[in-house]
Amino acid sequence: MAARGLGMKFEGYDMLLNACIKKRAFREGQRVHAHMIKTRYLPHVYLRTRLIILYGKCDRLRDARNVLDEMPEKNVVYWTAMISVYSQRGFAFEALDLFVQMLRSDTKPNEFTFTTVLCSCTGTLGFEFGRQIHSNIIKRTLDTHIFVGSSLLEMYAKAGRIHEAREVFESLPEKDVVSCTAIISGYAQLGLDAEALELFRRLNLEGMTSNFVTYASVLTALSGLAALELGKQVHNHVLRCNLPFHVVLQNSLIDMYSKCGNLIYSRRIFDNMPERTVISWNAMLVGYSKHGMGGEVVELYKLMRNENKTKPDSVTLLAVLYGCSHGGMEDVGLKIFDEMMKGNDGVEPDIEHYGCVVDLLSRAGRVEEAFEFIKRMPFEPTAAEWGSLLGACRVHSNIDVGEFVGRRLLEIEPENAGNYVILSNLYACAGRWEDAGMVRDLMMEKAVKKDPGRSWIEIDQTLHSFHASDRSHPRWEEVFAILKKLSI
DNA sequence: TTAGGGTTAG
Repeated sequence: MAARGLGMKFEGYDMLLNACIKKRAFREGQRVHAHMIKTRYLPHVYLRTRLIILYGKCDRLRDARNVLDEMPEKNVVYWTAMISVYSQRGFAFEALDLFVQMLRSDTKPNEFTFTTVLCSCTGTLGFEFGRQIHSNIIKRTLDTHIFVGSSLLEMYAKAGRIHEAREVFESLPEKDVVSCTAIISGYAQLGLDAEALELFRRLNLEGMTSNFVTYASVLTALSGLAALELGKQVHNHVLRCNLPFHVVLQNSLIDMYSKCGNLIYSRRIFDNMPERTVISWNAMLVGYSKHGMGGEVVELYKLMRNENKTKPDSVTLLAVLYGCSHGGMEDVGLKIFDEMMKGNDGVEPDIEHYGCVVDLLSRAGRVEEAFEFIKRMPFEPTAAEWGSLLGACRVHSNIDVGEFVGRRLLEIEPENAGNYVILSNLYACAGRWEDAGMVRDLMMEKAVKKDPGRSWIEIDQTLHSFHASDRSHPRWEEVFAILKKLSI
């Protein structure tokens, strides 16, 4: 469309650039650009924008920026295209910085610019900046624009300000599938699963249309509640809708079944997928790991490596190491970590991987080795690593290491009641009653309280929540009988 | 010509 009436050369360049954008073909795109320069062709504004988009899609941010910088006069479309490139590639600071430069150049942002720039308003500073942008948006009466509004509510939700997100959502005069999904997902991502489902129910009654993204978000909320029956209903509904294959939705189903404890269903979905992403593999590996199925984890990881179609990432290795640790396969886990250190997996170990190794050694009762490993780590150990070791010291009654680790933990996180309890129990185990009492006194002094652990169960599509020794629920006897049957 | 929602871990 844009090519009409602008000459053959324009049409040719337009066609070539669009093909390069589609295929993310950097080299070919660069050759098209070079041809324009060699033949002294002055590209139309449209083609310059396409060049920015092309370089952005090919991850060549410097080249994209050069196209922008070389323009003698920049209009709002150029600026927005470049801000969008930064934003989509995760360069939030650069996106906001360019937005400021745009304002300084007296170019007025439009609804496209606001929609784009709000995606980069993350983190404390980004959020503060986003709030100022919100004021500006209100002044320009763009806050009820469906695209701008969706980006605004997402910014608030990502900052944990769900009430403000909801206000923006409710104030939208018209809601579409994206804005509805954004608010449902906002609740789900903050762990407000019941609220997410309630809103989904309400919006459905009001005639909302759902698509595969909506169902993926709803499944996230159901996973958080471990609501298997409702999850099955959503799955059946999705099947009845005959939606085309979407890897994201299938990944959500794998995760939902795994979090609800049904690994057989998860694996069935995984096996039947015509294509998988690294997240599909990770969801399945995490499922096995969390259920202590070390053998399945290692077997699936081998399959992934043998297939050689999907590269493992940091989460893959975390899941594998975690699975080995919880599945009693410490030697295999240590070997895999060793391969990581040699660079054979293409993933550089970070502190969380080191933490898994501490956990591997701790759970295997190799307390002294775990202690030495922590001391040699190239990272400053956090409460997570010390915490794994303290638990192991308690289980394996290692008072010497445990005392050091426990004291260290009380310094790092004095508000964590669990550490006081474990240290006190450790002293008690060793017959050091005075020290055990002292730790309990310290707990009282600091007003630290241990919350009772909670568990929940789904009966007839209703979730019932309990804490230890809780008999206040009207149906507790029924639940108790079920738990007894399940040996929980 | 530039725009919004999604899946794994923590």
